[in-house]
Amino acid sequence: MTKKYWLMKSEPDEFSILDLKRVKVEAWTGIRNYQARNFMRDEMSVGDEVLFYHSSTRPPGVAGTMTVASRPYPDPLQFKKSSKYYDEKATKEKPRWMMVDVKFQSVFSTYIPLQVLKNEVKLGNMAILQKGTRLSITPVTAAEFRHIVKMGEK
DNA sequence: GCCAACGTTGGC
DNA sequence: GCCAACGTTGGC
Repeated sequence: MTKKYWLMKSEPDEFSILDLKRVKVEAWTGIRNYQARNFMRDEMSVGDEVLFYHSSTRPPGVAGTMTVASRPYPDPLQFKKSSKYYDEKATKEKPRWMMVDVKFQSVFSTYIPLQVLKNEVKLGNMAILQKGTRLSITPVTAAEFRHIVKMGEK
């Protein structure tokens, strides 16, 4: 299977690229959107490369990279009553929410704000740059991935 | 199966 | 804090 490329959002107050650097591997819990779930469940493979995007912060932007580190498995928080991600309709036999683990790869030496991405003609087709796209997990092309990494490593 | 009401995301 | 855009829920 050929490698795919992704962008995944996280609010850095909740979990940032530096948190991932510290823990090395993290379960990407709490995704409660079917499209985003389907990407993790159906399309991700171990070794896929991922842009780590900081959302709801000033400024929002891409902070580094990580890789997919596990096959999909049920998000444990859907079964945990005390969690805000608890889902009473999910059962162990029929889990509703699937997720993957991610592994730290790099912190960009240059943080790439959303506004800078918007100015890059080459990145014009990226999902997160389209008006109204709120998806927290989106595919990116290999060319887009490489372009952003090159900007981030400057 | 439609769609109004409501909830959430996330940039600004 | 505002609000546009979008997703989900539930009555009918």
